[in-house]
Amino acid sequence: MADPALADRIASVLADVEGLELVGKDDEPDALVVAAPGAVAEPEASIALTGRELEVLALLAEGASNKLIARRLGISTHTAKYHVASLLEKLDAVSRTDAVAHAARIGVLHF
Amino acid sequence: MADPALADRIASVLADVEGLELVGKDDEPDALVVAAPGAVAEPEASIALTGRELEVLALLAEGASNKLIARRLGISTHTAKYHVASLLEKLDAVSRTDAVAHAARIGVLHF
DNA sequence: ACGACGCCTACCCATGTGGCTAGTGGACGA
DNA sequence: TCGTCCACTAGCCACATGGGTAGGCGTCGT
Repeated sequence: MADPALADRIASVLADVEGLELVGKDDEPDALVVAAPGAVAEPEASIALTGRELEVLALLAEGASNKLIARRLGISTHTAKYHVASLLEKLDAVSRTDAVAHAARIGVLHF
Repeated sequence: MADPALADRIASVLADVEGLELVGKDDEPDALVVAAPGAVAEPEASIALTGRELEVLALLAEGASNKLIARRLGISTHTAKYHVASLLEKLDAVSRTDAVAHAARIGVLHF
């Protein structure tokens, strides 16, 4: 059973992403995101990002500032900075721009 | 018809999110994420970047700061900033991170 | 000659970034 | 119970970013 709170968080982060439309369970979607074994692009390196870090990374990829990330996720700017710093460390990046580019290169982010 | 690549991207980003379970079409999900029709990004031929701007963009994609861009291209930091500002305007980006991500989405940058 | 464009330089200033440090609380496995 | 991890919060400070403004020079087309 998925964590409803996390699903809500993912839904709220993705709600404004261009090209995505969230629908209810009873609505007919155009397509589904499904787990296709082997078909999903897998990260090149064994970089383990936590759920929160992925949320922050997705927002970074939209060009969000720490302040905007904090607002979107309902956390303080300090916490947003903390997660950004963690991403820089895990992705071996020197800046948020480098982190986004690097994540795209190794398959953690796709455009 | 949704773009399968977009579905793969979302799936790959969400695949490792703790508490989130990707299910097959026949399974009962708690929530759905779908791609809106006609929203898949396509390379825009309308954006014309000059040679210098492409050089700066490539360096941005490596996470370079304005100072590093200036050093690499043998120009002043003022000029580097000028080109970054031009890129932000042409790519309709709010920051250098957004510019890199947007350029990747529309096919100007490849990772 | 003139205008447009690309490239370049400089300055000011408000805001953002990132490194560093320090801390709390919950969940989980040994 | 304890250690580890995750998520979160807070503050300081040097440096970077980005918007705005102003300007010069070379090239090219009209």
